[in-house]
Amino acid sequence: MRMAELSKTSGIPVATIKFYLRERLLPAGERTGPNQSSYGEEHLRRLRLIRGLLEVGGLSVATARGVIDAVDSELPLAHSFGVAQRAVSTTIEPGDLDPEALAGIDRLIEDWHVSADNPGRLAAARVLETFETLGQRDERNWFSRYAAAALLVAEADLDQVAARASREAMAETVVIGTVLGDALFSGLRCAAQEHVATLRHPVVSELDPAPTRE
Amino acid sequence: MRMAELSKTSGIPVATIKFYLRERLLPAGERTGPNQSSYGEEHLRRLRLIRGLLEVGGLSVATARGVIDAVDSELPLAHSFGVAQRAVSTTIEPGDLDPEALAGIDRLIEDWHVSADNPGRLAAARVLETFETLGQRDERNWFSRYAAAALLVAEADLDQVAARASREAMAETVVIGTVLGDALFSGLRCAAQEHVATLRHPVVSELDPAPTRE
DNA sequence: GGGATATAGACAGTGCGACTATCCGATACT
DNA sequence: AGTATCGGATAGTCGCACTGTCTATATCCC
Repeated sequence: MRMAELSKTSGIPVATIKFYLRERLLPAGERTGPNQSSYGEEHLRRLRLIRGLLEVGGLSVATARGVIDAVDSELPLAHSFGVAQRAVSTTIEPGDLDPEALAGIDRLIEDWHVSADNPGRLAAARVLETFETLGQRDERNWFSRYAAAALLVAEADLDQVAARASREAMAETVVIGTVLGDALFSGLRCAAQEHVATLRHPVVSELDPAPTRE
Repeated sequence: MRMAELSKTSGIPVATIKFYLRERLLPAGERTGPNQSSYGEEHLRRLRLIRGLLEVGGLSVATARGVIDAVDSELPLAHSFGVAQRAVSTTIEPGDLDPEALAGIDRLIEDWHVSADNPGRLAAARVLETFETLGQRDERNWFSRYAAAALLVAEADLDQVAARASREAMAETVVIGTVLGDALFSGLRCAAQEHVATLRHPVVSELDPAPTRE
């Protein structure tokens, strides 16, 4: 497959594909001459992965490169998990974090096995800190109910990964699952909010009629 | 309070505060002269909210303005919910979405009361579409387990909102909860993944020792 | 075999979003 | 009186994700 065809079948402009090549998101094609290359099915797959990470997962190009490298590497699965987790959470220095908030999160997950530098633990502490700064209080175990739901989701994630055959397939699922899982949960939570709100306050749908499905 | 003090106590540079004033994220201070104003506690609160939305929630300035307007408005709570939900999910045209994927999500949440233009429903369909494009399969009900967890979280969210006294307080909690809730869940999910992975493969922590808490 | 089209690679340019810096004339403290 | 600070307008910076242009070959199709 030549560049023009790769561009047409993927729907991505040639200039953008060249940019991805430059940024090492996409491996170079097989050389067929001094200034000619041919691309295969794996480049198409890779392009789809790149677009998924960038558009649906909202990753930056630099982060996506790290994630893709983790899929390609021979390192143990735990490494891919770490990279993927760092990709979806903003890096936080434990230094500029209220120790009180960190302790609050640790109390919440005290019977979990989580290392001190887990990016999610720090991100959660950051949220707790912000939440309290904004004068909000934890009503009816809001935080611990989130933790319980997160546990369910994590079990599902590990099951999903375990179902894959090879280490490479697992690493790919780790990355895709971690990055897309965030977006999936966010969407489903939003739908569930409307559902629960409608159940609790049925009158709302009459005052503010919304188009229904089908 | 004058500008310099507002800047110092909030830790935000004067130029940035002026920028937020220009962008109508922050209301103007009380005029004390033709070119002098004084700011109060509510400006400090508002600045904290702005930083929370931008830094922790990852919103853009334009989106944050919409969210803040929703808090300030007199419109019913459902409106605030809608704005907050649209703020955390990327806008998707139902047109450029695989109808198959949309049908898949609808099957997943068929007993939920969700309107057709719910942004989360569309976002979830987008994820399903991408997921399948990347050659992944739904193993052991990955999707429906996410939906179940989302329902738990949504119930917690509505309880959290219901605990507030006034409509204004509720609207504020809706916005803060929706925006920060996404970040919170993302972090807790990440921590839970490490916990579950450690439980299932205890050997990993010996091969790749990680610092433990405390 | 020769002209139109395509290609790899280098490099400059674009558009946008979130600030950041500079100025100005008008107060406000001391 | 003199220095510092203010609100407001305008312009500039920086990073990021592309996008366009250029050159020297290479391939396709008469």
